[in-house]
Amino acid sequence: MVVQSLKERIIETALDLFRHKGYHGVSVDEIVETAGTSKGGFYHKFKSKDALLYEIHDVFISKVLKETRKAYDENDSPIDKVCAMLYAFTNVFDVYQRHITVFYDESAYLPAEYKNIIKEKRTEYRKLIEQVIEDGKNSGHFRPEISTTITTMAIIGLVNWTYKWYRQNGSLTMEQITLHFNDLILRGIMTEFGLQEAQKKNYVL
Amino acid sequence: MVVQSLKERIIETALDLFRHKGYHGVSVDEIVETAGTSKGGFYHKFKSKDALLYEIHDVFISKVLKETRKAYDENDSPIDKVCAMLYAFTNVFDVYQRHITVFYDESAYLPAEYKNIIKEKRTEYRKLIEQVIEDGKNSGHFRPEISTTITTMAIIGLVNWTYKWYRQNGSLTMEQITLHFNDLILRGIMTEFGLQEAQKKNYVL
DNA sequence: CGGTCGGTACCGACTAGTCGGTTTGTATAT
DNA sequence: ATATACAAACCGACTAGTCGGTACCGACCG
Repeated sequence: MVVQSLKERIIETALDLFRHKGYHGVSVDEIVETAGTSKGGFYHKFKSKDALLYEIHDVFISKVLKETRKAYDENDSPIDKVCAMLYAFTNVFDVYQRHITVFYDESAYLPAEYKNIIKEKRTEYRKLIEQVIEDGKNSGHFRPEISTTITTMAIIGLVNWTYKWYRQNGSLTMEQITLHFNDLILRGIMTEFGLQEAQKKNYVL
Repeated sequence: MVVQSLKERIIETALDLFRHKGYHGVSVDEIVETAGTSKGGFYHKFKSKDALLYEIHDVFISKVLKETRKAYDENDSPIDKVCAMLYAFTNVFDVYQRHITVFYDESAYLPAEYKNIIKEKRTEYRKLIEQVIEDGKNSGHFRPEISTTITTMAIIGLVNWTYKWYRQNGSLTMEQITLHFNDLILRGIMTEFGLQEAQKKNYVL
């Protein structure tokens, strides 16, 4: 049995509620009632409702960033890096799906002060992807004629969009999905030389 | 000079406001004030604030659906179809970027009655993409081992995500972006046979 | 032609209710 | 005694929606 602090209980409750009804579709009263606490308890733990929203954002992006950076650092070949980074994301995703939904759908409602912090982390994440594309072009694994910017956004979009349709008890596992994503992206950007390495390593279907 | 009805003016105003502040970040009072009308005027044209949100959703998805269906019907080879469908979307996108932002970020707030109508159209759109993937597998243009479902969602995600980062006055044109998307997707899913046709038609970079 | 009738388009003060946040109170632990 | 951790009642601000009214326009009539 997991010992759950009030703060964790509030966040868990809020995640479930936000995901289905949206941030503004859920009142603080509803959160505290569902979480089995009170207004006092809530405001004892959080400065405001916005602060709770921020916390949800931050815990997610920080985790993604950490895992992605690790995937980048711990691999040498750009091909290994790309695959590891994709796996890093989808692994986090499996646990944080509720967070990401709130993260992408409700970020317009974050007050500027919070938004800036989140924005920096998102930028850092994007730069990691851009870096690996550049690495791959330099090493001859990826085709030099592709645009780093567009390709980066394509990858991010492809992966992130999963939150709109993936269901944990659906018929597709995250493993299968990631395998396909790897295949699609690698084939889309690799040179002939890169493809040979990817095939050797079974990164493509 | 375009003659603009009150209804159009309200929608235009709401789009700008919603996009930056989110649906719940904007009150009806703010909409009517910005649009230069009144509460009465607003409720004369719209049954409710939700009805306005629905209208924005519907005008966008209906247009996308129409153009995509046309692209599917007017082309024969699956490769032509895929490219035409991508272009159809990105073309609509250029004009409807504000709509799509509201469409994807605020759909949780649509009342069920409206949501169902929208959902059906989205499903129809998805099925068109799935169909063209199946067509391509049958004709030998696309690799049979790829999952139709995952590939479809990958394409939709990749394309839709553009609304998060594309800026009309940015340095990348929609034309360039679409070209890259075509290249990435086609290379990702085509057989050797398909690749030859795509190269002949200059669909790949 | 002027008048008036009816309907549509629009206005803006008003209301009932909801929401985020505060204040006050209380039990426990140190 | 004092701090912590929560509870419950409460408040002011704000919001979506209403409703009685007005301005205008085309149709019909005398």
